[in-house]
Amino acid sequence: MKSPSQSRDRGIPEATVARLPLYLRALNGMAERGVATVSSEDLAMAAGVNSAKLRKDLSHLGSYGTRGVGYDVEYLVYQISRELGLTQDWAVAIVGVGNLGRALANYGGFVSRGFRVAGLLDADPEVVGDDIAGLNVEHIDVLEAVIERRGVSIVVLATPAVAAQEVCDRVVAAGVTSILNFAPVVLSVPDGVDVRKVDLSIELQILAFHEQRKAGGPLMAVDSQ
Amino acid sequence: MKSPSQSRDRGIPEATVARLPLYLRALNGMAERGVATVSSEDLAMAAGVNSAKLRKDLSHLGSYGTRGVGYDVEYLVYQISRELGLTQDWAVAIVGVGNLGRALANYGGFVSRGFRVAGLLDADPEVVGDDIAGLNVEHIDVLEAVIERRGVSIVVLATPAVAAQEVCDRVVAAGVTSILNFAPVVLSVPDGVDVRKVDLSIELQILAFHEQRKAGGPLMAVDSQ
DNA sequence: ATCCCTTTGTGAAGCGATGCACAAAGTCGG
DNA sequence: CCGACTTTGTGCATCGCTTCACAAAGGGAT
Repeated sequence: MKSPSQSRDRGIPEATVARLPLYLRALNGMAERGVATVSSEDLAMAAGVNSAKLRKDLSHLGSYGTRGVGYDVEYLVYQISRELGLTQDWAVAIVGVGNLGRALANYGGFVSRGFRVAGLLDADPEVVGDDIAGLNVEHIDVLEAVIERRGVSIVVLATPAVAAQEVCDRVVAAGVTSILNFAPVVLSVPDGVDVRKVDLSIELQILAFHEQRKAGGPLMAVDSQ
Repeated sequence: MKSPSQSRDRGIPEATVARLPLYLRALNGMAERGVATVSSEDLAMAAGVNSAKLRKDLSHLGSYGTRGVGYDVEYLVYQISRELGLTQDWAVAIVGVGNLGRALANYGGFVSRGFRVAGLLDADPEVVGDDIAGLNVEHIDVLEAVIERRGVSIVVLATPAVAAQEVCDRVVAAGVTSILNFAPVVLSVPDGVDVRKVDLSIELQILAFHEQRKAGGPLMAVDSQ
């Protein structure tokens, strides 16, 4: 069944979605520098991808370019923002205010993209009550209340590994369906809940693998392409 | 051309490499709990992947399982560790000691996996001299000396976006070929240098995209599978 | 020693993403 | 108004990863 008036295909490939933020970042930089129009070639360069891929990605959103000219920077920023849902304001709660939680609370990249830190929670009475990034750290006991009253729809888990699943369960029970997990555990969640995970040590391990290869693997195959 | 004695294929798929740390984490947990043997089914469950995928991944390393029984946990931990290069000790330097750099320096997941933080560097005279995680923060001026004298082979960039490319260039000139970049910029590096990037706000944006879809896209297609 | 049961390792099909290459569509100068 | 030039949008071939499904391999019971 095709959508009649809304001809834009609603099924955007996951790989494309993952790159849209990249394009958005590059476009924002250009907008700040006063660039009005950009070609797929230049934008691809700035985002670190191949220009054919960029064009195909953008074509999934619609036909927003002008042949012979390129893309209007401001317009494209708006279209990508809208597609990603960044034109609305998202309330985010961060659970676990250790070193990482603190860093995240202070991270400017969130606020500048429509994400508002609406709550900081921790179980440790030692940190509850502290002021971080202009917010008061609350006790994990009020987790559900914070989520409901402040309309939190995305939760960031920065707790120790052992606490993550329990907090996750409570958060899901409170109706949250989007979770960003920094704890090094595999969370089990019901269908319909999205979990994205970031594991800092995994990235290092992948680097170590390639570094070992370069440094003198059995066949000494230095990255040559 | 097949390798004659070394039957193990040296070209491990990138997707497989990215999952090996996941298996390793699950296996370490099992080893701690005293589990001696594990089936592909159970390990896959613990790592959050499909069992066929797990078996294919492991088959790229060699034939380390026993049919009818499963995999020996200790032995598999060793094999994966060796493949990832974690049996050796890696010296890591962290450049940029803001909130994030601090969190990384204190992150236990590094040390426990063969990564040793061998240097903390920053340009801000205010933080130079501070002691963080048992290390003294040094001035960025001595970057090259630190890298050379302490055998640093992996550098973590946690600087502001504007400083990242310059630091990157210096680090590459000093001979480093593996970089983990937290700054929200596309780094340009010569061939043979590996860069992996982690952008915290990108993950949130991807979540926002899916959340928007769930909450009431044009066709109201709630994730139903 | 043989049979049955479990679980691995892998051939092959399926699926989605990538990249090439070009026709279509638009701009701009004359 | 036309023709040359630029750049988009996309059909198509290709590639790599995923998943299925099953033969081969081993363990344990009798």
